[in-house]
Amino acid sequence: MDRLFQALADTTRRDIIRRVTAGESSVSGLADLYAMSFAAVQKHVAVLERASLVTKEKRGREQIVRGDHEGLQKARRLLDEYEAIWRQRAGRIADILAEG
Amino acid sequence: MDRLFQALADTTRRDIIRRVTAGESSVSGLADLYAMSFAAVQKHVAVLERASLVTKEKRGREQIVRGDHEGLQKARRLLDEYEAIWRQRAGRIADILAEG
DNA sequence: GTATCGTACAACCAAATGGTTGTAGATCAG
DNA sequence: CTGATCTACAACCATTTGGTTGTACGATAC
Repeated sequence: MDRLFQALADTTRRDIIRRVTAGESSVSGLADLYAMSFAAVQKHVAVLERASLVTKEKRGREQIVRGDHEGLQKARRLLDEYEAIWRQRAGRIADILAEG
Repeated sequence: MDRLFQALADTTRRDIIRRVTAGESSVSGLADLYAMSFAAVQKHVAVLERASLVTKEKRGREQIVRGDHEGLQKARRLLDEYEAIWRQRAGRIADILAEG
């Protein structure tokens, strides 16, 4: 979980997620889009991969990056859980107010 | 957004969120729960506050911490957006397969 | 008033982060 | 074969992070 949210906590990485979720791309293809070195983008992709937010697959001399739906869902599920806790509490408060 | 996900990328902070979402607590009340100094917990709360995930309110000499629903929803909304992009793509692929 | 409690904040430290450059190995094009 | 491309990885650097201790100050209890 730490790795998951840590991976999401960077604008460049969130942008990469958006792109590779919409359509696959090579690492160099991604690197061309940002004002930073290839190695920096490579590191960002590695962070996303460790967090299960993207997958890499070798194709010829390129490495194809794709969005990993599982990782996103995992993050969403935790936030949904917090949401449920909040609603539960809001419900309790509503009950108390209704009683009073 | 960076601050939001960064704030969520720590187990202690996610635990604090869970607790103060379920029911308010003072900073020292929270500090008692973790095997770290008061100052460390204080810093965690500050990070959560900057990310709009909790709010603080002075009450007597205590500082009461509560969950901030807005911040959580903001994070959820972004993940929902990614989800939508993914479904859109999945839909396109389904269409292409249907055509073929 | 005095002591204690809850908080704020500064200074410090080790480790992680986000970036760089440079080197080297595969793979493809001519 | 040679050269260009794509990737991997190490070494390095500045900044941030997550933790510590110590000091100070307002609010409460006695």
